[in-house]
Amino acid sequence: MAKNNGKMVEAITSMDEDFAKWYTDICKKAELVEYTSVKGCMVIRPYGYAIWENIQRILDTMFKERGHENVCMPMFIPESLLQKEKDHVEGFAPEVAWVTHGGSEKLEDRLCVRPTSETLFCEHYANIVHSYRDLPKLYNQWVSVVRWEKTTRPFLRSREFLWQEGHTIHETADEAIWETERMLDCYAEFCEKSLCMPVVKGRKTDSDKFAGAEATYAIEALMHDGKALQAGTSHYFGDGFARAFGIQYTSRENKLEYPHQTSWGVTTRLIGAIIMTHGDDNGLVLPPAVAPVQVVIVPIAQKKEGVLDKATELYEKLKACGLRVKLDDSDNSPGWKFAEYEMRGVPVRVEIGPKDIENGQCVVATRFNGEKAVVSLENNLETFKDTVIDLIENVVPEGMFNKALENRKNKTYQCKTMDEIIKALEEKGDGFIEAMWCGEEECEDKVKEVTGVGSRCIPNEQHELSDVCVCCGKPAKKMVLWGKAY
RNA sequence: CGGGGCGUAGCUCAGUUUGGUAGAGCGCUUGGUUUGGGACCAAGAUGCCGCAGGUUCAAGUCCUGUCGCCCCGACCA
Repeated sequence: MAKNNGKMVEAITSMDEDFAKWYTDICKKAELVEYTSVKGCMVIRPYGYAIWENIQRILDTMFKERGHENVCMPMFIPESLLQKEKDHVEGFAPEVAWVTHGGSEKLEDRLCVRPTSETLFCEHYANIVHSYRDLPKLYNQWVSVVRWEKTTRPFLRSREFLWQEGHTIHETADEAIWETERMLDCYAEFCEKSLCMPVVKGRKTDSDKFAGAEATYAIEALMHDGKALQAGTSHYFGDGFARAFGIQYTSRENKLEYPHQTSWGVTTRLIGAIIMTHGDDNGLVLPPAVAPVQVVIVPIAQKKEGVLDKATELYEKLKACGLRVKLDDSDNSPGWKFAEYEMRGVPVRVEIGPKDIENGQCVVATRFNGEKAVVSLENNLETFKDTVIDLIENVVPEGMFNKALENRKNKTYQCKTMDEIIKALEEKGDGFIEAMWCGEEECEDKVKEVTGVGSRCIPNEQHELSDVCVCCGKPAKKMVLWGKAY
């Protein structure tokens, strides 16, 4: 007996009903993660990890094109080392995990499990940087870090998470600032091209910058529910860390100088961003560039003669082009397979059955918009191959990006007064607010207190909405992007 | 760290009010019939009822404690 009157997926909570539950449903049902007995520590399952591996591969290539080298630092930081930079330790101390014993021996200097590795890189740079000839160093590492969060959610906020952290050190401030901006651009390009996720590049306000940084830049994305998510950060440190850790080099003018540093990172949170940017009530929708399976082939009536042979032919054709293809010849019904791969976000599905074979065609369905098209199998499968490649490389990425951009546009509101902010949020729901700001922390706090939205960043791309601060009415310095954040 | 919810089969949950043989649906295994949107029949397997004490002839159920998870806030990638 059919139990689901036309409803394709019975198991997922709908987005409108409960977005948070929809999110965790997808994480579990698409087999991205599983919880463990340690709060905030997730098993990233093969399908979820494969997404991360694709993110890693693409980003790592981009880093290497820009001259970065990978290294690996220890996971432990002695307390004495962590203490060296005042702002840094104050920022991170509340959320570090401590190792206090080695076996049964109590440690003299307890060790923190790295929440981030600035201190380790600084200690190392102090050892290896002596001359301007040693600069720059463009280092990166792919590791996990630990932050003892109170509230945890898969991918968005876990106690241990995977990330990359780039740490660079340069002769001049200009060079370091250039590096900071270049890496922010690198992240934005990756998010927009590979993840099909539009982002706003901007600078964090002073109250929101990284502990120990002179300036923090970020890319901000808007999720489907109208909440903002910081998708990546890039920090300029000036010579503050160098001074705290005693890193000095002899310059071209034979003078002792402090070098200038940067750090930048993205995390497995990006997987959360993908889910909440593109997902729908049928499940995950994956950008082709990072989808573990880009095309799934579903044979219909597969026991009938010739069906599996033809399906295998299609599989081999696509495989030979370097696509990540899966042929599902399991005993599950076609309907089950359709729903399953939609849940898992596979960008393109190919259906092939006896009727198709008779007509020399197949059906190609596109996940993000649900469209189905009949495609010819004539011409030695060339037309078919070209159609699928065009979908994976062009049609789907562009379509997904535009859909996400459209959603962001519909949820971005320009406001001149606090009342307008409150009204916009009430009438249209959560989203980005663009509003002018005088630069005072007092006003920033008040906007958050009164309207509920905090400053996300000061966008690089500015437009003048008004010449006075949305809060105090004094002359405005910058347009700020505000929002409720994850 | 505040507020709320929940711990019983792999999953979703019933059973707790009023103590008395451990349950359902889904999933899983085997065999068969099916296959264009989560198929059907038959036969199976699966439980420290979160954990520790206590009350009782008897505890999934009552009492005390404890641990964990989820959601909403404050903080963070």
